[in-house]
Amino acid sequence: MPELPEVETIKNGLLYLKGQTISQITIKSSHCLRPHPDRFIQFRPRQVKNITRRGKLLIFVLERNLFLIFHLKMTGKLFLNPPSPYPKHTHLIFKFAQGQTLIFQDTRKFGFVCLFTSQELKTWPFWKDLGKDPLRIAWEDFKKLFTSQAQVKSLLLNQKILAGIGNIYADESLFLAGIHPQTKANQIPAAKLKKLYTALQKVLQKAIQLGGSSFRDYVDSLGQKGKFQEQFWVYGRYGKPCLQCQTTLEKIKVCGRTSTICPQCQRLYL
DNA sequence: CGTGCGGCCTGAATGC
DNA sequence: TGCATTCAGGCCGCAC
Repeated sequence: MPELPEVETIKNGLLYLKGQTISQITIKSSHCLRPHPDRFIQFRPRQVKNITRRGKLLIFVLERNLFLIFHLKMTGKLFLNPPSPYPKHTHLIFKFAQGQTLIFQDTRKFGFVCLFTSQELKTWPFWKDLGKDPLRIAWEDFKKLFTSQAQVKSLLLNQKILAGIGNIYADESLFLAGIHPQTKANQIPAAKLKKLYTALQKVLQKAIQLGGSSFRDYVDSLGQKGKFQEQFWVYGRYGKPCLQCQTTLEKIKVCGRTSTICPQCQRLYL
């Protein structure tokens, strides 16, 4: 469930590991390791030069041309200095020379961890094809993305088009823009599209300010819950009244995912 | 090529 | 109470 704001929050919480040295990696289970577990077994100490985010990816830039990359998918978590015993489904333990411990834990095992050189990174399809960051894209470039007949929600969730948006922020931004998720992308009037652009930025910025959304079980690297779930207009609120017009919010399936919409506030363009 | 859908995985919630 | 089923959704791979 960690989307852009959650990964950004995790990154910010880990930033002080910058400059520290990963001295040892302990593997509890190797299914999540890319390109191969050997890479992790043979790991030798390296300093962390920087910690960044791209879409939903969390990236540790290590010295001597190595990138440690996490994708948390649904239930992946990073915990800094967790109390012992470590939680069930802890897969990796990173020991730092300065005494810190970072663990990677993932109940559903969807997440993965990579050790890539810059050359490998460049050819990794997921990296190579990753779309623009919705917080850094200009309006002129944003509107050019909406030229297909795809349902607007599937377009927002497509990481090759925009990187970092998941179900929560797609539903929230579409509600704020007054657009039905099944609207065809190329049928959205320009003014509405501008509204979507603004809504996305607003929603993501606000969520980052509030430390992300803890709707199910998201917590940051220090085990802190986010607060943005208290600001949800629609996500997970089906059956409850719309906060703008009191109409009962509906749950529908769009591109295989649950979407919560206000049938009154969100207009469908076909 | 673009789109839609099943599979991956576990645990919580729901149904009977 | 207890067992079975459904659901959560990011991304890949396959079918159409």
